[in-house]
Amino acid sequence: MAIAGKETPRERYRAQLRAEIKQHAWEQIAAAGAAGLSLNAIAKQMGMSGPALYRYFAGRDELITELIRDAYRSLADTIRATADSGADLAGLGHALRAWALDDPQRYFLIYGTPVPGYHAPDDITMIASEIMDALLDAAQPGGTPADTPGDSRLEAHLAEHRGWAANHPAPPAALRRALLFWTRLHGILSLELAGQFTGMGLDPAELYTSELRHLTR
Amino acid sequence: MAIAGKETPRERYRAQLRAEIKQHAWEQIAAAGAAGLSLNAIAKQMGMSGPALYRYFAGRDELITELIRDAYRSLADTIRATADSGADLAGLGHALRAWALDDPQRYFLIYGTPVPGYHAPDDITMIASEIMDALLDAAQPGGTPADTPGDSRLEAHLAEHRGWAANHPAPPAALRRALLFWTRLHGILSLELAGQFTGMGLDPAELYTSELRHLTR
DNA sequence: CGCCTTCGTTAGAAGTTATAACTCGATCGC
DNA sequence: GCGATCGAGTTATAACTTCTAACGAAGGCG
Repeated sequence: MAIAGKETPRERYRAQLRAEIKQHAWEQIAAAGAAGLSLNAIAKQMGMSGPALYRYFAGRDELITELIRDAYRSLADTIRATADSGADLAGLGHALRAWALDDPQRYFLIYGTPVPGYHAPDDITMIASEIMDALLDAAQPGGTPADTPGDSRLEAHLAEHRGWAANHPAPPAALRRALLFWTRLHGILSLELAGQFTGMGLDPAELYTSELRHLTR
Repeated sequence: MAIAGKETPRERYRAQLRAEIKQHAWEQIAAAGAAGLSLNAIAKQMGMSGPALYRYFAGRDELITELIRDAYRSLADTIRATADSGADLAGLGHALRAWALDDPQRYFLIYGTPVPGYHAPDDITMIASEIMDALLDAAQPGGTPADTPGDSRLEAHLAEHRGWAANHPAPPAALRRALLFWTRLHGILSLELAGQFTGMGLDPAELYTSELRHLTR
């Protein structure tokens, strides 16, 4: 992005085709999930035949990893942009839900069922901690002190096990808030996106905002 | 189960072989996830070749559906047995976590990333509501009334949208407790099983029991 | 004892990922 | 401008997968 225009036409074409491949991949994933993604089908859709895609991605796994990276990047940018626009933790919560509902399978690419063997590359875990940082920033103000014995016990644990927030000056109360923000909202969101609430007759948004109110009270 | 012994030896053999197939399937799923399950590989492991398995399952989808059914059945039995042994909501929470840690992929078969097209058969949703019933039973006693305006608003919503608990006499406060039990614990559990906490240096069990204390306070 | 159901086999179609070898066109250096 | 080189896309092929079809062989049942 910094020094543009220095790219050869070949690199332009290559980048453009890579993007086009990923575009088709996202459509397939939205339709049939990540397990139903087929390189062959993408190639057919693009009018070229099979192995041509291997010029652009080493294989199916690399394509999926790239999509996971993009998903993380998109979430991190969304969270960061929302935070920079002055939103509080509640604002982040609503932004998270909107982002998830916008493309459920993209959410599941990040937080869904993992493949036992798979380990994300380091740069992806960097983005993940970037997200956590933004959460910790937003969890700072209005730091509600522990209001139950259970809360303070958790805060004590977090005060001693804060490796994940080592570079962040947030106090234990903020650590606890950020963590609960993550786990509680993910709990509702993942069940909602998986359709576990359908047929129950309740409104997930009501549950979600209730938890959000509780967290930012 | 009721009138046993009336089965022909063929039916016995058939049931035994079906069970053996499922056993190998579980091992494969534990090793490579549901996406990595291969009928062919199972057949090879059992010393028979390929299409023989189609005598016992109509196809890969039916086998997976059967495994999902068994997973639900196992969870429902575990929850019900724990509840019948006099455990309270906290006891159910610990039983749930133990059950999930015992076989993470089995947990993900129920609560993991859904395949967009898939709809569970009715008998499976019956088991799901059986689980919810046990939760509602346990959420009954010690029904903490709403202690924040947000809580009471959620309870008001649940009082009017209680289709999922239509056959259960639990008051709105119990509905809320059971629901939060489900979503909050699932949030932590699914992130833990997915390995999202690894490298963070915190103990998921601490977080889990903290939420559990909070729910049963 | 004979029939008949059911099991397990091999053969094959249609799909997938992925590699190898090759052609052709564009780009780059001279 | 011209030749050499690099890279895109092709087809062919191997090794998988699910799943159907047709066949042989073994068992249980009347």
